[in-house]
Amino acid sequence: MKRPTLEAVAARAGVSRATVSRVVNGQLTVTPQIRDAVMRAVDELGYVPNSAARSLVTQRTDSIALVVSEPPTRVFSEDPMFSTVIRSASLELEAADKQVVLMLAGSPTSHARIERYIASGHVDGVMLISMHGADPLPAAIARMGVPVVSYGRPAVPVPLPFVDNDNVGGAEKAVRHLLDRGRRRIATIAGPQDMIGGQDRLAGYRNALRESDRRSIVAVGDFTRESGAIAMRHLLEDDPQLDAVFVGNDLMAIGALQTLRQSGRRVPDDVAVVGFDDIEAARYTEPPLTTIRHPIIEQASAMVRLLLGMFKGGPAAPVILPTELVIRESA
Amino acid sequence: MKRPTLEAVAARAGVSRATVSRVVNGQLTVTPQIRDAVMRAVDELGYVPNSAARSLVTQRTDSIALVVSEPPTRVFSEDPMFSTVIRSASLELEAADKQVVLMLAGSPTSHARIERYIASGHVDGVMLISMHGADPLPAAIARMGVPVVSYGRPAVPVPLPFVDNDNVGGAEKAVRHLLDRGRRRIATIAGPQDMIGGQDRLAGYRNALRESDRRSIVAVGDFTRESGAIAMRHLLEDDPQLDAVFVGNDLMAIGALQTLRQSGRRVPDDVAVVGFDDIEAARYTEPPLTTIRHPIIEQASAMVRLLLGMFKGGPAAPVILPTELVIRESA
DNA sequence: AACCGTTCAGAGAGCGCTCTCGGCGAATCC
DNA sequence: GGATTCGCCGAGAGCGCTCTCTGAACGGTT
Repeated sequence: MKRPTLEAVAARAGVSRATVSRVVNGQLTVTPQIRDAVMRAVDELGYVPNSAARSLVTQRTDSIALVVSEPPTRVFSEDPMFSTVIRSASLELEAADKQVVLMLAGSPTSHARIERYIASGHVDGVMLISMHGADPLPAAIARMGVPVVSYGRPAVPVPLPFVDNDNVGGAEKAVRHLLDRGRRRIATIAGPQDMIGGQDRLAGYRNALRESDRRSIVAVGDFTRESGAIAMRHLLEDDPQLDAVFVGNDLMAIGALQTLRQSGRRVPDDVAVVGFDDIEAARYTEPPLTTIRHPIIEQASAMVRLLLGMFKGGPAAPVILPTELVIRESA
Repeated sequence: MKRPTLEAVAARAGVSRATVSRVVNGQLTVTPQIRDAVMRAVDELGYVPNSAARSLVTQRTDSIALVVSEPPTRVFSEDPMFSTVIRSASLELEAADKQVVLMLAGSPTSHARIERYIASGHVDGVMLISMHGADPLPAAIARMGVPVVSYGRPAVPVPLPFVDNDNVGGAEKAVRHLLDRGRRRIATIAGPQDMIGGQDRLAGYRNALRESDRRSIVAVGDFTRESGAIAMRHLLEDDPQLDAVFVGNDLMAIGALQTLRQSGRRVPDDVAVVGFDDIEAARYTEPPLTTIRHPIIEQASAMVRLLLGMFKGGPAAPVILPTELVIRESA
């Protein structure tokens, strides 16, 4: 009851191994008559090519590693973005007949494991999802001569093609919206400064404020709901008069709304709130959250296309996708 | 600049291929002195075994497929459970030095793709996550002689080892809690009846009510927040006097809370609400949601252990994990 | 001194496939 | 009609590894 091999199919169809191989791989240099005979033998035996043997000679595996580096805070897995990215990248790769190998780079030991895995030729290319700043993985993998792309701009300046959304521009858009609405004291709850998203969105906030001569009021969270609630409390202590806050992501914005409610502030009447990400929950907050939407799905598929393009020797230029202001009731 | 092979390492260390293989695979029948020489050569050349060549002869790949069948409604990817299961299964497998290959069985074409992939020997075993009822995949894969386990009891009675939580018992627990609190008209919003979780939780609701001679009031949703809101509206129309509702999952419960608020009902004073799953958002609803917690992480790691056990010829008996009532303010 | 058991390294086959190369028959050309 | 080209199939090498089998070397026994 072993799995049939090429040899077995060849014997049954009365041809050589090479011919069967040609048919299975869709080459056109085979007489239709023989082709049919081979196909019939394949069906009858239920033949499926052995992938190890195939990739031993072709040096290809048709699978791609999706390496997810978790940030120090363990919230990433609760972040809906996580599954959205994985899902849309999978769909896109599936369409290109590539398989996805998911690797979690959480524990300290996993780095070596992942490097070994990639070095051993399991995959043809790597997609990195690493929000983390000082992550040594990108550089390490890039060094091995395997094509790599990154989801999100790498924090350390490593020569790595990436696809990112316009974090700076999005934050500017958010703050300008608050200015347009006549807000005067605009604070921000920034994300962790060892993540690129945290840095860039804070930079965007500063840019927009600088143009308008307002002073900046900054608290820092870690992208979790809870940290948003705490940061909001600090902001209110620092400046009870503030009338707007731009929050580095929606999760923290939800926490901030909670604090504002507890402190008796009305949103948006007393304090306007703008988030970032447009996660699904943003539609269901009280009041619904005005936020910056960035195209997660498009970003994931752009990343896939970038990597697939590199296989064909295409250019490896970074891609930056635009953001969009979604106005709801909180600002 | 090719990757070094066993041959190259053997040449450098001045030994045979076989000896290098022995050292690399940690056999103890090698003189320490030679062993050291080989290890040095391995380091100097940066040798990493070629996985295709290795698994061609060993017939093992040390990777496991995690096949996620999406239900017809596209919400699964937004369900936080999704990432939690993937994450904890990955961690557990990683500890056993196995790799995770993620496969999404969404599109209609993907079935054949997945079957081919598994048939071609890419993986040593398969973990199925399929909430979907009439899914033909479990049976198909089981037929190929590859060890398979299922996350959640398969809806069709297929002889497949699985790990599930006690959906029936959990639902009973929820309803009994409502009865204990003196509620008289207890409705339910059931999940889709082509998913096993939807069926079993409804069965539990019925069991508990039957014991107490209350009549059942049933609406059906599809596990999305929106469907919960709509179902709640129907329930209120059917029986404006109802004073409690057991909802098949937290996402729908959140929708139900929304409807209740809009209709002027106070929770829990007028209507008590109990959910199921204890997702993170359940702690942040208004009021915080009483719900049934089931150990997702434990369930995932139990599934991994079950599969790994099967490799060693262990038993393949189903595992059912207990649930727990988490009392917050909504009931 | 001859024999034997033991330990450990090397030789070589073979896992299942792809791909180049050569050969053979048929078609084409002068 | 003979030389040349072309299309199509088979033979066989080889991808990088594991693993069995063989054989050399060594120490201990009679």
